[in-house]
Amino acid sequence: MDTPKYICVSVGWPYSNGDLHLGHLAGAYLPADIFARYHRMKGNHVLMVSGSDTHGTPISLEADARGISPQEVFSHYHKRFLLSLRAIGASFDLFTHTDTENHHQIAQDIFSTLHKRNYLYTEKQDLMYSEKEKRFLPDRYVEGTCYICGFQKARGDQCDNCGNLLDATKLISPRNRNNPSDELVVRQSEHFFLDLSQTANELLAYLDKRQSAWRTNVVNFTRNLIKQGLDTGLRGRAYTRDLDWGVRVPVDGWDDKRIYVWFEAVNGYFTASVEWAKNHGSPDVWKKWWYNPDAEVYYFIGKDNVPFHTVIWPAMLIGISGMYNEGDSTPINLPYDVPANEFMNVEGQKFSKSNNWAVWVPDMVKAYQADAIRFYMTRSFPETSDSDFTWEGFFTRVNNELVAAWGNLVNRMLGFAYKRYDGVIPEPNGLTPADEAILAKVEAGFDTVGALIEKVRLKDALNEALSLVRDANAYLDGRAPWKSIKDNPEDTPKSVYTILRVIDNLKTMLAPFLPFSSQKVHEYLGYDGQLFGDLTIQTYQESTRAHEALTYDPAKAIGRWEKSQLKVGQALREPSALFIKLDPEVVEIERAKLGKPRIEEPLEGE
RNA sequence: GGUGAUAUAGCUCAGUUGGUUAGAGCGACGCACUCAUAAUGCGUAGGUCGUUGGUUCAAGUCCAACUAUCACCA
Repeated sequence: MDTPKYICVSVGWPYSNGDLHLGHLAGAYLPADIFARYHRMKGNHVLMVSGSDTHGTPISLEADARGISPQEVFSHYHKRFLLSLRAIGASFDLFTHTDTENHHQIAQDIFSTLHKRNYLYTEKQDLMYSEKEKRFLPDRYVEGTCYICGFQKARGDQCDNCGNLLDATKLISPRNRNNPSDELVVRQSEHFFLDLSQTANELLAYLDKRQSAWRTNVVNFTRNLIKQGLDTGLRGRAYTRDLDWGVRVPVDGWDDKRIYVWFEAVNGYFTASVEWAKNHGSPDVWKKWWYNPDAEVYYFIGKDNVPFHTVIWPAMLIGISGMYNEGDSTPINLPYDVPANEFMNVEGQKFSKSNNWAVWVPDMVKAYQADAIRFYMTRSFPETSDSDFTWEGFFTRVNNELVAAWGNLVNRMLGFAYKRYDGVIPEPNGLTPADEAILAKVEAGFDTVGALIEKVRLKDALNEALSLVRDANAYLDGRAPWKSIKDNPEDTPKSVYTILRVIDNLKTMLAPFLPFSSQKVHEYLGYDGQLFGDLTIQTYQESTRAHEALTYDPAKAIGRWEKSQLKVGQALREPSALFIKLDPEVVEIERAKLGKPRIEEPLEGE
C-alpha cells in the first residue's frame, strides 16, 4: 500500500444570511464530500474544513431588514447549516464559523504579518458618506440613477437594469436606501491594499507548474487576471472597509474600519485547520497539511470565487509563509488544485433568493432521501458548464437509474439469497468463467473510478460505477439463478455468491457518492461496523464565548477502497428496499413552489 | 468595454495531443425474461457537432469574425 497522503479539502464559506440551496451543494459541498470520503477510504489523512461566513454586508443587510443584530442572523443560519449539512452527509472534519476568537486572532495575525513584511500599502478612496448616520455607506446601501443607462433605481455596486458594475460615487442623485431623506456626500477614506504586484510572478510560475492538472477555465482565467494586473499597473485590492461588523484592523487609529470580509473569509481554511487541531488537543498537527511539501490542498468553490482562491489567497499565503512555523524554512502550501464548479440553475432559470427561485437544502433533506439527492446532484454536477436542476430530471434519474438499476439489483439478489439459502452466503464450490469475468471487470473499477475521483471528474466517476452496475445486471440476466435453481441447482450458488460479491464491491465503489445506502448494503451483507465515521455537532468553548460546529470523527470507520473478500457462510441480514421510489406527483408539487414566497420551516434539532 | 468559459441526438451530457461509418445514459419503439420497488437484458430509430469564413490531404477537435448564455473585472 502507498504511503498515506495528507489531503486538505477546503470548501467555500457560505454567507450565513439564508439557508443553503442546491447551488451550494452542486458547486462545493457534495463534490468535496465525495472527494474526501474517497480519500479516507484510501487510507489518506483527510482534513476537510469550512464554516459559516458571519461577516460582510449581506449579513448586515439581512439584520437591518429584520431589525435584529448580525449575530442573531448568523447564529440562526449557522445552526441550520450544521443540521442541513449533517443530514446530507457532508463529512466535515470541522465546519465552524468566522466569528470565533480563533478566527479573529489569526486573521489579524495574517494582516499584521503582511503589514510588517511590506505587502500592504495605504491609499485614499472616494466613498459615499452619510451625514445623518455619520458613517461611510457600503455600496449596496446606496441607490441612485445609473450613469450608464439612466435607470433610476440602480444600486451602488451594480445596475440591475443594464447589469454594469458601478462606482457608487458617480451615481446621479445618490440616496441612502434605508433613509431617502439622508444627505450623502463624497468623502475620502484611507484604506489598506494588498500589493498583488509583489507576488504576481511567483504565482505565474506556480501556475505553469500546475496548469496541466487544473481545469482550463480556472488556469486561463487566473493567468489573464494576473497578467492584466501587471500590464495595467493595478497594484492591489482593498483589504479594509468602512464598516463596523467584522474583524478589527490590528493597527492603531483604525478602530472605525474592518478587514474586508472576502479577505478574512479566505483565511478561514487556515484558521479552521488550526482550530481543528486545537479542538483535538494537538495544536500543531495542522502543519501536516499546511507546511508539508507532500500535502495537497484542494479548494472546492463556485466559479464566482475563483479570483479570491487563485490570486488573492495565494498571494497572502506567499506573504505569510513561515507564519506560526518559525525556525523552519518550508514554504506554506499553495493551492494544489482549485476544481471550481460552474453554476447550477433551477428549471432553466438562474437561482434567485429574492424571488425564491431556488431549491433549499433544509426542505430537500426533509422530503427526500439524502442519497437520492446526492445521486441526482452528482449526475448533474456543473463540472464543465452551467447545468440545470429540474424536478423532472430528479424524478426520472432517481427512479430509472438509482432505484431501478442499483437499488433493484441489491434488493432482488439479496432477497433471493436470503430466502433460498437460509440467510447465509452460499458455498459456490468453484466459479465459472462468466463468474470470474464479471468479478474481474467490477474489481477493475477500483482503479478506473478511483482515478477519476482523484482528478475530480466526479460525474465521470459515478457514470463509470453505474456502467458496472449495468454490467452486473447483464451478467445476472445471462446466469439467471432463478432459472438454474430449478433445472441446475449445483450451478446456482456460484452465480449467487458471485453477484453478492459483485454487490459488495459496488457498494464500496458507490460509498463516497451514496454513503447512507452503502452502509445499509454493508449491513445486509452481514458485515458489522461503519463504513464511515460519525458526524456530530459539538460545542467548543473559547475564553469569552462558545460556538457550535459540525465535526467528523473517523474512529469507527472501517470502509476501505479495496476488493471484496466476501466470506462463505456469513449470515445475511434480511434486506428491505434501499431507496424510496418517487411518486410522479412530486414533479408538479415541487415545481409549483418555485417563485412563490417560502415559509422557513424549523429543522429537526433546531 | 476587458478577460475566461459554454453552445454536440427529444432531454441531460462525453468527446484526450485534428484522421476510417460522431459516443453514453434517459426518453421513444420492438423483442426476451420473471428473482425483483413493472424492476432487468437485448435490439432499432434519432445529431453533421451555435452561425459564417479560413488553415489542412483531413476539423466537432486549430484560427478569425459574429450570435447567445454564465462568471469575474473596469
